[in-house]
Amino acid sequence: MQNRLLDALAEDDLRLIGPHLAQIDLERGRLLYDPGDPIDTVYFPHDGVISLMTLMENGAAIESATIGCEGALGLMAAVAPRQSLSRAIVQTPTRASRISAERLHEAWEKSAHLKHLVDSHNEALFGHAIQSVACNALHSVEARFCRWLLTCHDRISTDTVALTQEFLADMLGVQRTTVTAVARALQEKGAIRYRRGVVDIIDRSVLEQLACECYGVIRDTYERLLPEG
Amino acid sequence: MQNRLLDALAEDDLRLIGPHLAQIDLERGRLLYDPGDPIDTVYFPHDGVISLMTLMENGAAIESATIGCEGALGLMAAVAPRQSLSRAIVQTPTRASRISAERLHEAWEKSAHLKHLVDSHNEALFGHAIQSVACNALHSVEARFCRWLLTCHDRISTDTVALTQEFLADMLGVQRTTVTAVARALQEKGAIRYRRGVVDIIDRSVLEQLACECYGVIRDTYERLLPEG
DNA sequence: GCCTTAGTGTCGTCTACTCGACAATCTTTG
DNA sequence: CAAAGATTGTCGAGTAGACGACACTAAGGC
Repeated sequence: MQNRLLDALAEDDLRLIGPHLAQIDLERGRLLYDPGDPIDTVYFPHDGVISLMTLMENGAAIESATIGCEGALGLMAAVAPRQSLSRAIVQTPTRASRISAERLHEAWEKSAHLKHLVDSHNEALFGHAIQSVACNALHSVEARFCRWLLTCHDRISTDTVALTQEFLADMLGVQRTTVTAVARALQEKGAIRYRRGVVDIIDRSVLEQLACECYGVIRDTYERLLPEG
Repeated sequence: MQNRLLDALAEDDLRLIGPHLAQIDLERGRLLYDPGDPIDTVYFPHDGVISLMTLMENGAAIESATIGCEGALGLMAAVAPRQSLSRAIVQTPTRASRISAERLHEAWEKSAHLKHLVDSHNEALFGHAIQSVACNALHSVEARFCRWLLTCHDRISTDTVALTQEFLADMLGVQRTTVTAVARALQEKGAIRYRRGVVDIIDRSVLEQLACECYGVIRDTYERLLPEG
């Protein structure tokens, strides 16, 4: 698996940023940014999921978007120095390329192609967000749970996701007991298997049936806006 | 009232786009864009509110963000040709300046200041969206109702908003009967007065107390990212 | 004046989810 | 091995909001 933005770069562009890219392994749970943090590093995940979470005053943290191999974390900072708007946390163990925001900005100034990529990505991410706005207002926890699993599955190379129900409850902004009930229902339907802290995806097609349309809408937005589906 | 983005332009920039700006009055309910429409015109509201609505397969349309004098509709198209991701509909009678996306793009290419403005605005709009994601998952209809009214009130020059409960129910993604109940509660608390198709804002401070934190968070994001609070 | 229609009020049923509490089970550590 | 901690299962009461049905009322057209 590779990062689709990096893959789309022409040779010229790669020469610009390649030397400044470093491979890194990010462990699950690692905190990359909190709201207000200056974005000094941009991450291009190859395999794994990074969650953008909105923090509330009462300490609640709910996921507002995800970043995987289709995108990058902190890409807005390629254009100009930026502070993070949300918490960015590593959801599953992630291999990524990282680059300093400054170096990326320098390359961005020189490459029209890179500018276009950054722009398309930001647009797709915005599309992701507004679909989630609607989804969270209208759809059941089960549908959103399935959407979340599918989105995650698309961005990792295994059928196994390590996460606790407690954590997933935070992601979805619901009670843990609700997650427990939904997880059991999905297990009975043969979609997943739940072990302590681990979800195994058994049958994607069941998940796709139970997920809301938002899964497809968001995926299609990325396909349309980003190169080489 | 003036559009804050246009106000922030230096003389040089105004010379670039000024000749191509046209004043326009947009009547309530007017449909400006649907998903997939090419964005050929950019609107800078002076007084009034434009809603971005996400459409669902079943016909539901829920608001994902609002545009007023602090921003512009279709501004992503200043960078490169774009299709609308959502429906854009005129919420309250709106005076606006409009410009063709092409002309704006030409100016954008020449003005670093304009580029920066576009960029900041898109960032703030993204912040608006991700806060709404969280809000819709976590907060009560009453709190969201109040947030909506306050956001709207900030963007118009009167204390009167013309809208039906039916329409507001769509905005918030809830049943009309729920809106009726909440509206009555707010009226009893002295925050608003509800006449047939019209909301009068009586006491902002009550609304502010009942609204969720998201109102302030979103407003502050715009203040921080856009010039001259 | 009347009729039509859009907008609102109200009521009852139903469901999904909240919220708190506690037991059961697995995992790690000393 | 025992103890401590983390994770999950379960139960029950409570509530916000969905949903459908219908009556009522203001406003505009004729």
